[in-house]
Amino acid sequence: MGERLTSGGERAHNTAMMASEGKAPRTARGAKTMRKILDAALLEFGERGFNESSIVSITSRANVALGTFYTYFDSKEALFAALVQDMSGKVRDHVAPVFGEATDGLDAERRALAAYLDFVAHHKEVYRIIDEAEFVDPAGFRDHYETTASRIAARLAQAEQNGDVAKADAFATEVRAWALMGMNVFLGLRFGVWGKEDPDIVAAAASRMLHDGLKP
Amino acid sequence: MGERLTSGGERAHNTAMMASEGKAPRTARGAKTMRKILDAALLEFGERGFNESSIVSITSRANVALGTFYTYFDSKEALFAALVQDMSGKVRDHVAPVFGEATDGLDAERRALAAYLDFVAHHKEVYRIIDEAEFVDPAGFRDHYETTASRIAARLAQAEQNGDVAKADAFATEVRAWALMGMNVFLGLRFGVWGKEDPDIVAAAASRMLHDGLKP
DNA sequence: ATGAAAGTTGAACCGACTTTCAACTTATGA
DNA sequence: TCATAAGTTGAAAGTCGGTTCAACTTTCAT
Repeated sequence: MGERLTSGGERAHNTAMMASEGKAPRTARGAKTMRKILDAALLEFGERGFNESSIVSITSRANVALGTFYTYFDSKEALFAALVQDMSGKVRDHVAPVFGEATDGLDAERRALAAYLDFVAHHKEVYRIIDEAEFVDPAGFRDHYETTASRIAARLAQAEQNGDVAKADAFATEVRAWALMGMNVFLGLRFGVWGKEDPDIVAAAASRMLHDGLKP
Repeated sequence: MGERLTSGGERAHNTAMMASEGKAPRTARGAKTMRKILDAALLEFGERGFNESSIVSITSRANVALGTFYTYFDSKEALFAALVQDMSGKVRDHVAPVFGEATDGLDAERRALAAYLDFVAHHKEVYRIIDEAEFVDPAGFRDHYETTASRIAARLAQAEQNGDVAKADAFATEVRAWALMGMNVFLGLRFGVWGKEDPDIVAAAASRMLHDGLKP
């Protein structure tokens, strides 16, 4: 048999290693095959959406037999769910580095938005899959946004401590976080997925509004 | 035959009167049947989502025969598209009245958000259908949001004229409009669909942020 | 009254897709 | 070397739901 990949006991969100309960690949060969399926699925779901996508087409793109699919995933839905976790991580990983370069709390959010806009412009499939998760994998969808909102709220709370942003109670901070996130997502749709404006310009405009407010 | 309903020449978005090309009901009896199907579809799609919904189930809820469906709609997708237009109008109609009561441009947006939060809390199906349109009826989805964004942008531009909000060029105004809209939608998801917080409290917190900005 | 347009019915057709499975291949630990 | 676990294969089963259609009913203008 192939070499052991893990010593067992991996976390539920150990992405590509735990697609469906008890179906984790046990050799490097299996892991590679599973990765091929995941990659093909990203393309297929991104292009056609969940409904129009078929397992036949996905396995065909991945150059594996139809039956192989069920070695790693319980169902089409389980595959999608695995992909959602995977993509949620990809977005996070693409945005995370900017926080190191930020001069203050608000600058951090501006950079995060710019990075996000850049990411969705180059990965419309990812945007689409996360959005479609609302219907195909509601738990994964909710998890993604609640986690993201928590991170934003934590950053805002820290920035409040630092005196970078105006003080607010926990509730107002949560409202701010969801407002920021929604703003980012919709600017991503309009100026990343549909349009192709310079991320920095858009982020600058949004950031200015956020910094100074709308009052004259 | 039944009495004539229209003199012809209605617009494409004359909702329930023009579901699929050449399938408009020609009598009051037909209009009623079509309405029953639309109402049943709202429930069905809202509960189960597009994929899990079936025409059999929809016509069954509506108490009409399966075949009747095809008298008014070309397909399941066409039904969904008709519903999207219908719902887009419902949201607009529910929010519109608040603008009369607003004291200024920013107050108008605060009231609009509160009204929207209240609406989605009581009509989760509508929220869900518009979201799912991204995949089932992309054109309708885009139309809904571009129209909504244009309305917001127009209000902002007017408020700028009135000196209620800070001046901005056309591009920044569009960014602001999409940012506002995204904020509203996500606050609707978090505090209307998932949670049940008082719309006025949430809208007040968001409005404060929007008015004064985040700077200390 | 009557005929023709409008509307209604539901069984049956049809194609498509997910999922299963038993045979086969590959890789490796002992 | 060879026994064994892991992985792969693809034909076929089984299911399901959208769509069609020809017969039937209702309504109303004349």
